[in-house]
Amino acid sequence: MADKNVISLDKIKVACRDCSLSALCLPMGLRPEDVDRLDAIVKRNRPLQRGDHLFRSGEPFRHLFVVKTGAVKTFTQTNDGEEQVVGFHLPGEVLGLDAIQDGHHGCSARALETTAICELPFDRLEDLSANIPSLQHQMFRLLSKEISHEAEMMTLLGRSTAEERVASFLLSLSERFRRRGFSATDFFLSMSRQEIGSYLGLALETVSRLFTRFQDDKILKVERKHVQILDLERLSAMGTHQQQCERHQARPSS
Amino acid sequence: MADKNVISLDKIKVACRDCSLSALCLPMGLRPEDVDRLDAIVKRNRPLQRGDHLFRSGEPFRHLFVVKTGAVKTFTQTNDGEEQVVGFHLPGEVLGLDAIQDGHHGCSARALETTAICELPFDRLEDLSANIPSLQHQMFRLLSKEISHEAEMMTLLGRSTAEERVASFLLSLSERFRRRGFSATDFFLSMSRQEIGSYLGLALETVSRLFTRFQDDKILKVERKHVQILDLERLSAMGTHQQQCERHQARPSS
DNA sequence: TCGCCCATTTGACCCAAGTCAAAGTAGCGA
DNA sequence: TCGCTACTTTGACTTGGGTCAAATGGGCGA
Repeated sequence: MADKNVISLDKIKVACRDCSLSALCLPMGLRPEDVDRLDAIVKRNRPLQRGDHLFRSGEPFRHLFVVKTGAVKTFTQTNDGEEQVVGFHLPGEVLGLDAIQDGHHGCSARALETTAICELPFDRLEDLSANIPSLQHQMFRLLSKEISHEAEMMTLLGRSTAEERVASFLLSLSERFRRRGFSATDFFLSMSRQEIGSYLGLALETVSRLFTRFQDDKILKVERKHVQILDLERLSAMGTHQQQCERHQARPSS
Repeated sequence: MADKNVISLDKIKVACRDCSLSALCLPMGLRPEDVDRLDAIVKRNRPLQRGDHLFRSGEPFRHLFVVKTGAVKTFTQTNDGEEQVVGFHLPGEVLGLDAIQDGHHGCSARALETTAICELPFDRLEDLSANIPSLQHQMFRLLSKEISHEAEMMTLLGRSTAEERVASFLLSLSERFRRRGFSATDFFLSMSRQEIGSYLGLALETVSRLFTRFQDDKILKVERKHVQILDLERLSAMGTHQQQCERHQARPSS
């Protein structure tokens, strides 16, 4: 246990140049010497425990945060006081981008499990960005990517059935795990049914029922937090919106 | 008619420093000499007519676009081939931000009415941005603002009733018109019920029914595209999610 | 190790909003 | 000016998924 902790802390303090995430993270596409200049402004604190806040809605914005290991959820309050989950963040993903706008965090962030974070003072990142064109470009791309995501979410939340939402959610996780070197078909959900439901605009019972149904249909094996995707192809077909139910077999042109 | 065109063209060719939108637009917060440097890269073409495409999904990304007069919708295709509206854009609002990510437009944009556009070559904007810290900052803020919007849309689409969605939509338009010097309570909708429904994740019939209901309740006066807000306060109360229906009057603590 | 608490599952019921259908109406082009 | 087309409104009916309720089961702290 203590042993494990030491290894873990070692891993946390690793510099950007030696970090396995660098291909997914801010340093992506930077020259090694520029990575080191970026690394020089990164702060690495002790890991967060499950439930710890990384920041709270309304707090002044000073840093961007990057998940190094673990997972974080971001959320706001709905007008009736309920929690609305707006994102789940895996290693290499950047948090706080929405706060640049007016200097205050517009949502809160909490660790879903033990989580290591890299912290970047935004004012110094801006300076660096003005001096390293490829970093500025990377920042723009990063922000733009987040904006692209909005259109996807609007289609998902506005037009899709519960089935499609849950399928898309699992596919998104699967793909993100894969890109991080984890299994795409066997993983643990660090968030509750409630949180998944909130994120997808569904009741937690609906999420639960769909997990059960996907399991009955031999698409998934679900055991509490542990998910195995048994039939990635059929799951993809559902995520990609299988409007025509009769279109299982290709039909002669008619 | 020809007369009007001349005036209109005059207005279109106005430089940033003389443009009434500069307080809402990219030049916001820039020093006058920097506004002129920005102005130097802006292209201003002839106006779009209703239905004209500004860009199409999949096209290579070269420019950001700013609405100068008129209105534009952005949209994608859902998997079943339907149009999904992802935004309505009024004067001073920037389009194309989602395309920075991978160099291709992820959505299409079409004029909802006669529309004048300012066009900014993105590569030159990046160069300028690296040399004008306040412009870089403004760009980050702009992108960040768009990201903040995502959380709002997720709450609206995931958790709100049809009534709340339509109320919020009208309030958003009202506020944006007000900030542009137009009436906040008397305006024309340049988009159809269909397009509003698509944007809000509702059937067009539902939008129509709610307009009728709001009119019956003396909150609105709607005549086709012409909307007058008669009771902004009650509309705001609906947009802000009036969970407790009984809570009209303050009740004794019970 | 035991017992409590909370997450999850499952069932029964209901309603907001979708779908389908049809009538009304404005605007535009010939 | 007429008539076509596209948009909008309104009504009737259906249904996906929400809500409420209760049972089940893990995990964790004492």
